[in-house]
Amino acid sequence: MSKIFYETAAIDYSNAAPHIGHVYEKIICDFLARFHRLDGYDTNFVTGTDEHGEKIARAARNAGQEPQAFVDYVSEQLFQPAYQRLLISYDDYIRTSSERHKRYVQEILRKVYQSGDIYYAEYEGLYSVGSERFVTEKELVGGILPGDSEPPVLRKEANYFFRMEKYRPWLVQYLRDHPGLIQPQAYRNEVLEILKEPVGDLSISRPKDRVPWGIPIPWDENHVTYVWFDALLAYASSLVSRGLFEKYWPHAWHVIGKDILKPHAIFWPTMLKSAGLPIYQRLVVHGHILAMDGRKMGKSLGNAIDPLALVDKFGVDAVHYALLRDTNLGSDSPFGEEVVAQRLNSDLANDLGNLLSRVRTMLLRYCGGSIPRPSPPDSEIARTGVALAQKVRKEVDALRIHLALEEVLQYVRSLNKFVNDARPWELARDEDRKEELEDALYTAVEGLRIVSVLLEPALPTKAKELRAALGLGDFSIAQTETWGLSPAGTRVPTEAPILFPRVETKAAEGSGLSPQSPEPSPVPSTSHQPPAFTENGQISMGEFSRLDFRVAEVIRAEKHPRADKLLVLTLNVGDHTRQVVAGIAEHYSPESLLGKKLVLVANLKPAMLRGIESQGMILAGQSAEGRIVVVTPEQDLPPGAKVR
RNA sequence: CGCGGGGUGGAGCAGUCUGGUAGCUCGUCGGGCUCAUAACCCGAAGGUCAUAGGUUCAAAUCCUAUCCCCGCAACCA
Repeated sequence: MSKIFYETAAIDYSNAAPHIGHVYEKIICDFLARFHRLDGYDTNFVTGTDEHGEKIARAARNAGQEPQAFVDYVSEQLFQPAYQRLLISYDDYIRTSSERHKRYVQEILRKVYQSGDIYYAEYEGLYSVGSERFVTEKELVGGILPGDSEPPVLRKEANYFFRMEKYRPWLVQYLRDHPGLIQPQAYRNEVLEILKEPVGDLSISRPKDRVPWGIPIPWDENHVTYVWFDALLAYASSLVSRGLFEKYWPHAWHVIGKDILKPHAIFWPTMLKSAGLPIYQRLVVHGHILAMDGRKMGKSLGNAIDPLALVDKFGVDAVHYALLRDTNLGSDSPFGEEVVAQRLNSDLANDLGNLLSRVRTMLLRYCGGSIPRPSPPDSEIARTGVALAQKVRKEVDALRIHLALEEVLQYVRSLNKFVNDARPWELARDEDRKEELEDALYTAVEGLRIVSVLLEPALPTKAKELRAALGLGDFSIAQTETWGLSPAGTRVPTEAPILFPRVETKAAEGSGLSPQSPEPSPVPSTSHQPPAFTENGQISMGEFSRLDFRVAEVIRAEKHPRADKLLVLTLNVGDHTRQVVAGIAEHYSPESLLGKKLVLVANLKPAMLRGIESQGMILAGQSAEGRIVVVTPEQDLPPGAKVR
């Protein structure tokens, strides 16, 4: 059996700074990479940034920069420093705007072109000028794309297409023959479901005059490569450019978020097939990180957490551990500061760190500061210890990382119990029981050695520190399967810092809605925020004054004909009337609003909501019970009066 | 009938594929220990496993229907 492991994390779309979702995935990959390295696999782990495409070109324009300068900044100043800080142990960082990548993409394009799987065709479709993309009939509401102010126009565009549909039957069969290809199973089922319908051919180019930022199609100067075709190939180009393709590619695992399942499960295998390359071994699909209330996390929702601030506060090991222990790989999982603090205190400080402290103290006090000769390997605790690696391997292979860690922690708890039951402090008082004492302490040391190795993939710095505090060096996972490898006579350092200091948790009072700790913790890392994204949460008076709030009287209110939650309000704003669509139908009957004075955001860009234009927004708040309550003036104000 | 995920003691979750005494962590209460980071160990309270039917000797687990929640899409202006 060849012990080779190649793993990729999704390459990140570099139009903004990394968030907890990016970090989560890299930490999963880092765990798997470290685990395999420790288990004797020749391992290569790759990630990088996806730097082409319309959105990036637009983000660059908004930041007033050239695309290349912009992606250089994002990749070199934001992503890579963040991942280095987080100790993500990648072996290569591949950027899609690099020469080595471009060369490979063009090579594959030629290959696929020559095999006849790429054709040129004119495409006619509805194009939204506002959103700068083609839209489908289905997306339109009342003949217009929601969010746009004008209807889309009919537009012709010539593109290159990849014959993806041709490979659909093959792919279905391949998935049937390789049931473990996509994991967890739920995602495999989803893909098979999608493949029951035609998937069509994949447009793989964009005209250069519309999207100039991309890899040129080698035989046609006027087109650039579509981002997905470009990006997916990074998984291979990283290896090819380093001359490692033959060695590692047959063992490839891709780790991705569920949001990009389709490109990886459908586009990518068909592309590989057409190019005559083997398909990856495994596609590992993880869920998303949610806010503590189970809702989606997002900058706009104001509940996003900054991964680097977490590292500043709790340390890199606690962040890795908590993110791995408290999430279930395939499904979405809530996560937040409380989770890290909780895990740090209970698992790492109380159970593991404290065990180390008590064992160290006893070694120094009762055993003259060195590790005694090995204890018998046939005790219950020894047998469980050497069997642990196999259990952990099994869970890791099934991608149940949280259970793998729990398995080890169970053992840590049993070690604490073992120490309690053996009572070395009592044995130490009786000279005749010295052997018993030494056996007990050696057993605890061996237990800690085993645990430290098995937790090392999740504790990139502390696992080594733990062993160092006992005078021990490094061990492989295989070496945890033999009892007695802690060398007798090893000197135990007399001084060692507390491995995991406990942190104060903001009182467990009531719900998790406790306010932020008053001292905003230094967070030196916030300097990683680029000037282009200045978002300290505050706006200037000038920005505020751009908002136009007005008192508006409801002169007509009716239900939206095609929506349950929406009311269509006609408002008197003094010199004119406005039509506003408001999502309050579940809380207000149309009649109850008649004659009410509300506060209107008067200069909001109009939007189409379910086919009716909304020319503004009314202010409302949410009660503790979740009721939406509109804001009204405390005393009468004339319609049209400015509010500020 | 848009697609998908989920409803298990106060909280968060495992168990569901491969039916067989309902488990873990945190929290609460009581006890033990003193080697230890007010930590560790033991014990207790607390669950009609969303609901209703069905299959079975046996259902949290399989089948059917229903309700509720969440994500995507959206009726977020």
